[in-house]
Amino acid sequence: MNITRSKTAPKEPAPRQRRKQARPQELLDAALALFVDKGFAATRAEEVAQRAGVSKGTLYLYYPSKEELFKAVVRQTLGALIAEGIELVDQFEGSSADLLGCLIHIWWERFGNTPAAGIHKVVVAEVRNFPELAQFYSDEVIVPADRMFGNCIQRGIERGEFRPMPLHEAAHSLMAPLLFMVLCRHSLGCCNICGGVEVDPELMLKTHIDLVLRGLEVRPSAAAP
Amino acid sequence: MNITRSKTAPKEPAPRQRRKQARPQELLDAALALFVDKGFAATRAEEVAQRAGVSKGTLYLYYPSKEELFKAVVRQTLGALIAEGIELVDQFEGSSADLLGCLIHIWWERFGNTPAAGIHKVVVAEVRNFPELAQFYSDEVIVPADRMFGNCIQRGIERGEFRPMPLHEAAHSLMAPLLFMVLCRHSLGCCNICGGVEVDPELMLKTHIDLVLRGLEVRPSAAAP
Amino acid sequence: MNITRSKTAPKEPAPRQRRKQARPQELLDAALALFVDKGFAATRAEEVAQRAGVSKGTLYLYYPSKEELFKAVVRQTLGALIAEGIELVDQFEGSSADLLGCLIHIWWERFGNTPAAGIHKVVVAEVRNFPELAQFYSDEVIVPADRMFGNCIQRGIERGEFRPMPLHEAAHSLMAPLLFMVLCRHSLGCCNICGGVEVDPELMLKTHIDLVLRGLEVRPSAAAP
Amino acid sequence: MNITRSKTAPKEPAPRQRRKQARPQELLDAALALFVDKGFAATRAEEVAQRAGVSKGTLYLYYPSKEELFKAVVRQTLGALIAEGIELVDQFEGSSADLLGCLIHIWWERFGNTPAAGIHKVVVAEVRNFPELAQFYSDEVIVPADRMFGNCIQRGIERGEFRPMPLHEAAHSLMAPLLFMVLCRHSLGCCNICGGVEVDPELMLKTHIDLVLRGLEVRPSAAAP
DNA sequence: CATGAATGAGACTTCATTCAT
DNA sequence: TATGAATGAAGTCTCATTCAT
Repeated sequence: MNITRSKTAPKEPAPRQRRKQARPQELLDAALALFVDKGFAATRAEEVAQRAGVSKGTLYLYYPSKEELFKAVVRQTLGALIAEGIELVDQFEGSSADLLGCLIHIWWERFGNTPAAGIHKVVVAEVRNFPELAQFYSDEVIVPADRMFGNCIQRGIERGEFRPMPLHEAAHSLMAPLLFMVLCRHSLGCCNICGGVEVDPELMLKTHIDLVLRGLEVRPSAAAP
Repeated sequence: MNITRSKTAPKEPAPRQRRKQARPQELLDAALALFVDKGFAATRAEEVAQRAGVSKGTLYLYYPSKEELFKAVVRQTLGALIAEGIELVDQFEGSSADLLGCLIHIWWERFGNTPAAGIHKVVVAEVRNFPELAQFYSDEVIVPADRMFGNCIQRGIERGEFRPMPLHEAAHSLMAPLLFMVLCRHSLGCCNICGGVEVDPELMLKTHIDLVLRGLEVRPSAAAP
Repeated sequence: MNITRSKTAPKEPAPRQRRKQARPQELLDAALALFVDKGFAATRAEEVAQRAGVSKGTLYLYYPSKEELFKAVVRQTLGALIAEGIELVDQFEGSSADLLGCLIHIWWERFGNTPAAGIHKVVVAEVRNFPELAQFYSDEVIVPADRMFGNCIQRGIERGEFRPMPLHEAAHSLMAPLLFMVLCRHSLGCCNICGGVEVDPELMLKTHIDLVLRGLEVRPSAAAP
Repeated sequence: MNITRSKTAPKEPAPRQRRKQARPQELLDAALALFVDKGFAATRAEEVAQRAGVSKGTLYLYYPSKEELFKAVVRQTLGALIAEGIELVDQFEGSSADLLGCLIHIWWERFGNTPAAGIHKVVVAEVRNFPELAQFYSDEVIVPADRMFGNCIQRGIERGEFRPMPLHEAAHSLMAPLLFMVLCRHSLGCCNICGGVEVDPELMLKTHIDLVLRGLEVRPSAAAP
């Protein structure tokens, strides 16, 4: 009897506990929305707190500064995605073309087509005024993402699926148009500019993948008569 | 006679006079550089004044607020360019394809390849926080530019050079890639991302024009046997 | 029997019990150390709790405010010492000179040469910003200590050992140099200032007592022929 | 007539100008009073501004931070005094004993007996929480003052007026009691403690100088019968 | 016209204290 | 009892804008 009796059952956390566990996520969500909406500098810490339903002080209980809050948002949205991608590249069994297609579709579904993509706009726009964030973003996002796509292409080359080419450059040819599109989609100004013509992202994605894969693949070249 | 006139020569203004006349331009130049570098919100009025070599008060003598200063910069860089373009469209005598190519080259030389292009980045990034500027930019830049390119295409259609198509959409297909490129070039983050692969803008421009013109032109359409 | 009693043993308190009883002392120790180190205002309540190994809330369970905590520290260090001194004065059987020497040695060993002495520095430095603490310190420390030394001197006078003199003034002549020294020892700045010359406190104490006792004693006055 | 007419007489500054010139001093005066009264940390920037009759922003126009304001106060009160003292030592023509007496009297009249002396209390009390100020005070006050008094003693030794002794230690024996007294006088707590007995500073000063000079002088040693 | 001193609203961040669990 | 999450007042510092000279 004694044995089974655990003094204070820790299974179902009390409401307060549950609240506490949810806080970081709630704050990150609020921060993401506001950063994307107004930019980094123009987002007030108190606003983030209010949107998350807590007081100013509580925000600082979880994140020691606005910069750290931003970093946390980046880590959660971009960092996690990249980590997942890297694992996918390492473990993937199929063809490299499939791997690339898979990567990009994940990217699109989990980032590109998500409010989180607005983060990129913020970085592009404000990073000059916050050198520490610039360094962070480079270290945490740009370099790893570059490496991830580079690895994917390298895999294709090593397996004889892709023809040899510089990894870094190929990776950027791959991502730049996608980032452009995302930048455009998350900028109000650009939305106005692009007006009614609004590229269909899904179609654009498909086309781009096709295009890139064709560029990468080892061609039988000229074929037979 | 000439001699006595020298006192208040209206032709060659005295140094002081020349200085005074140059003020607005000096202020606009300083403002453009700083807005592009740091963004709208992060640019301090005093900094603009210093860079132009005047005192803070003097800046407000010429422009009643930071927003008005920004508008003036936009008007001078984008507005003037568009006005010129409109006149060109109205007066052009050659083929519509030539007109379009001419327009875009002017755009590139006088704006796209100029620090002024950074203005677009600023607008994209911050316009949400300054609704009045958003409206202004739309009225003063987006709509007229849209109309200008639309008119150019319409001219081609009316003259039977281009095949019929929706003007608005065609205009955006024309400009969006160029704006993307410019956005990229003026964003430090994007420069990092694009790394060594750096698109050659001149080549991109040429290719794009070819592409668009081919899309616009009235094709004999495979046709007969 | 013994075994079953272990549950709520009243004699030897269970670890938990012992812990609870020790709490106030642990908190006071932590508070003393931090108050001396950083001053009253700059010491954070949470830090005190952490140093005592409890949570912030627990601190407030024992002391309703930071001021009350400070008072408790003062009472325990200075108040207890003075109470002891008063009892000593009341019960002492030997000569008044011995009593005075005894008092000062106790003061030195139990307070002056102890981190607790830093409290005095804190009071001197910050008491102006906390009038309630000023009143408290005066009531609880200054006045009783003054009375204690005064009583000691009065005893000497009444017994014919010391010559008549104003009690209050004598008491202060007695203590001021000691407090000066202690103030100096517990101030980092002063330590720098006094540099290599560092008074030897024990020697200083001895000398001072000699000096004061000589000043107090009834002298045969120039001697007779 | 024309000759005497200087277009904008720059002799008597306009009220605004006069105001501007006086500002730094007014701010330093206000800051000195408040720092001495409440300590460094407890003094609010806005309070200093108010006492000087200006707004919060104006204070920051003259001093970029509270720490810099404090440094400026120290420089003006202590730094200036030390600079003067050094010059006095260099130029003095009389005996070294006179020089020493002169130095100390200046010190007393211009610092010790002035509200400025409270600065020392503040440093002693709070310097631990502001390491940068600690370094500054050491560099700007303690070391130079030490050197100044050391030079004075060295001068006496070189001229055969004082007997040889370690300069640093002698300097501190000289100053420590004076600083103690000043510390005491500027601490409310200490004033309470010292109660009615209040050392007469002038007398104390005189006695101390006599004492030190006696200690320094070359003695004919016991003399002859 | 030109200056630059002055203002004050507002942003980030800290911390003593409370209170639901 | 004990915890530690939550609060909000308060403090430092910035900067667009005004205005006396």
